[in-house]
Amino acid sequence: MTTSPEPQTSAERELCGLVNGLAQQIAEHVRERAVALGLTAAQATALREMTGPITMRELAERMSCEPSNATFVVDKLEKQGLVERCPHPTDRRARQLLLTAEGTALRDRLLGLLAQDSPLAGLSPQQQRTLQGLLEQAITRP
Amino acid sequence: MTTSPEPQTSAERELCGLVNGLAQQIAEHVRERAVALGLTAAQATALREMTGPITMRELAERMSCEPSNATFVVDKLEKQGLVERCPHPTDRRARQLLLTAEGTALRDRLLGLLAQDSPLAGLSPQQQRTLQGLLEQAITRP
DNA sequence: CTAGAAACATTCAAGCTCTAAATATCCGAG
DNA sequence: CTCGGATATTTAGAGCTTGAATGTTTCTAG
Repeated sequence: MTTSPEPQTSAERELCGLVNGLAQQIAEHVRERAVALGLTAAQATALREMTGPITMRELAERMSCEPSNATFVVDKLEKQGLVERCPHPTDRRARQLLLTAEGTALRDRLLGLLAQDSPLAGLSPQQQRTLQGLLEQAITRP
Repeated sequence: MTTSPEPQTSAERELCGLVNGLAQQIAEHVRERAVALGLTAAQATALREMTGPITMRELAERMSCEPSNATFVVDKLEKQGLVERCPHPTDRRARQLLLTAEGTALRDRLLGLLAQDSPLAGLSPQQQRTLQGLLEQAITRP
């Protein structure tokens, strides 16, 4: 028998709703700044995660999506001349993604925008640490 | 000048990632139980929120989506004979959604499944309360 | 060395979600 | 009462995401 005698408290359901709400708020924060740069939210997320040479699979993992979706998004970025798909130096199956000069410049502008008005600004640094601990514990459940 | 002298700490970015990760875990929890009943995740969410007679707009709000999306999802539920779109008793613009007998039965089964193995089971009731407070504060930012 | 399993990337079909616009109805000011 | 703004729903179009199937390359057991 676990700690909870009753099957599902409505409090837990409400909590799920709050997590979803905050996640949507974070997504909205990205979207607003993306459109200001002529990007979609997905494109901006990809750009944000491209800290250096990276493969499609790595990008998909950082974006928390399927590789096929990364293909779709990188297609768009490539058409805009922001990213280049180069052959991987050691693995001929893989591609190495590189930012163009424009891509690097746009990414810098994006990071600047994303840094403004964080969706978590309502929490103190101490509260943010507490939240981080709770989320990590919830995600790695037995 | 706000409380945060530096623009965007990487800790804040990581925290956003954790919120997203938990939200995805919650969504996955719903999806697994939905497919076990022959539903999609969106259909299951709609069914879950139909606690009684409800309008399209109310349903959309509870699902945290646009009304046009609720139309799409309810179309599917209606075709499966789970929901009926009835005229609203007092507002002829609106529809009143009602569960059929099958819809009610399936909803009961769904709630039973959703109650098992909550994605938040890794947190104690005390921690859940703490998390709830933090999330509420983060969502209602000035 | 070689055959089979595994990994990387892409394509395609299907489903979800959003925006913008159209339609129907309600409600309040005059 | 009537006009005009607001609200409820739907439709059409587009973008995003996923899962299955495919081609290529790498790895590994024998």
